[in-house]
Amino acid sequence: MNSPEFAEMTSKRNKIRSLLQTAEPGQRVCIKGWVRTRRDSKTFSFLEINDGSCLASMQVIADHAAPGCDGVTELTTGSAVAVTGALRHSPGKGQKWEILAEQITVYQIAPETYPLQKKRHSDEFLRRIAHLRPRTNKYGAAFRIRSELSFAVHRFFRDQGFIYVHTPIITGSDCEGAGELFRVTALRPGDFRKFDDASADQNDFFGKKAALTVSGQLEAELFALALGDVYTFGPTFRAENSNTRRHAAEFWMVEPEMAFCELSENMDNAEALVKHLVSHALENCAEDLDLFFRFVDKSLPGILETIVSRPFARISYAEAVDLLKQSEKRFEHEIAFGYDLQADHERFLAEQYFGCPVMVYDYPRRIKPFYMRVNDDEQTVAAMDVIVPGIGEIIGGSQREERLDMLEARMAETGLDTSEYWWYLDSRRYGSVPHSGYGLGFERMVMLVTGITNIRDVLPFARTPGNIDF
RNA sequence: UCCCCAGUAGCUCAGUUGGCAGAGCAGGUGGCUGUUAACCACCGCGUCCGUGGUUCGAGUCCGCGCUGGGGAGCCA
Repeated sequence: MNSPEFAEMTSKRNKIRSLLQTAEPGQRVCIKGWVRTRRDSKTFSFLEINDGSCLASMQVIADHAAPGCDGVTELTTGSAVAVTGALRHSPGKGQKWEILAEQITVYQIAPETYPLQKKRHSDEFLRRIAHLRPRTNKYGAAFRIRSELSFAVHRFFRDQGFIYVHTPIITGSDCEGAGELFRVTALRPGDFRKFDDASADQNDFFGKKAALTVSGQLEAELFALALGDVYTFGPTFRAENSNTRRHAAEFWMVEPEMAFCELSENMDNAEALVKHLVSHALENCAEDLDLFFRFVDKSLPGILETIVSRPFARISYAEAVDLLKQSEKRFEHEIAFGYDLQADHERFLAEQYFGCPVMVYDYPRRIKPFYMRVNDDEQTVAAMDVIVPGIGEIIGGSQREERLDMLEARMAETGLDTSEYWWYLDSRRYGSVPHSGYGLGFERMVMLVTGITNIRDVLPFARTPGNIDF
């Protein structure tokens, strides 16, 4: 499309991804990226240039005699270059296309201290150089997939007429049972000597306690009761001292909230979302996913295929308890009605008993938060969790308690001050309707799709207890 | 926060019942080749995580600490 002159003049770069998709031989192109490896022959060198647009690198042939290729043999892994030349079919095995270099421009040579080598590194090592790991095949692929999945989240909801709501990051709702909060304050350390605890809050920026959000749910509910179907998709913060491979202090959560929606439709939507995200990745990230199929988890193709093609198992909490009691498997924690399902219970259901995602619903009211709708049996609430093999809980949701008197009773039961939630309770005073929603842990979703087993490896720069570098 | 495991070269790891510290890869030099985790030859590479102790002698055994990993809890 661009004339050679135009490409030269503007130095416009061609992305390797689009060259590989639409290339025509003979075309003069310009790529800009980072040297992955150099292999020398007697009279010329092979370069592999990666620009991050896709997993594949572009092979470059640099003739040592060509005036524009001076100093090719100085190029090291990690160096940044621009290469202009003719695109042609590669006579070698392993790649369809290559560029016969006419001009190689060096942005910077990477010295030999560059930590990434032409070999496999451990995930633990790469976490310590998280600023460089997106330059590896695996992490480049993971973060391209993460990007595609976020796009797919928006497309899923937009196609169904949901409205995207930006709920606040800083909130004043003190507690809601979703974990420890990160406090937000504008006071300086010295100021705390001037005030006692209560007056410190009054003299702080907002005049009361503030914290980073642990969930946009309550605010999303208010918008659902105005706009119908809404969702949030943003960062979420938990100050829990959790040290596991599936918890982070800062993570992204997708939280749809649907008016005129009961628990079974809520579960339908959750199942459809998970299926849509997996399908989207299979259709749009084939090359990147193949890396994970081959090098990360060989059983991944089967797992993803099962998720897309088979209905999720659905089982009530009471049924799940009976089933676990009857199983011959010995569990680390005992199972009894009234106690929450533990990690090994959930894994047994998803991985061994059903072999597919499981939705467990109608949990005992005593172990669930105040906003979940009390069922007619008075003992359970209309809650649901989606449990997937390998990860455990990926979604938690419920039908919300829309009856004012019951909601107030539940708040009293769980020790909450109703006056703090006057705005939330107003939604049950003025045109309250049945409604439902859930929260999807976005990183856990990326883990599911890629087979990556540690949440720190699907976050660009993970925040976990004691770790805030980068 | 609790339980378990690990920490040795730039990276991945071996190191026997306690006896002078090893390999592969990466890096350097030379050679060869339309190569592709290139190949062949040669070369260098150490606070054995820190600290205290046991011992004639500690990478190895013991205490404490730090860092990393796995599991549990909390949850998404």
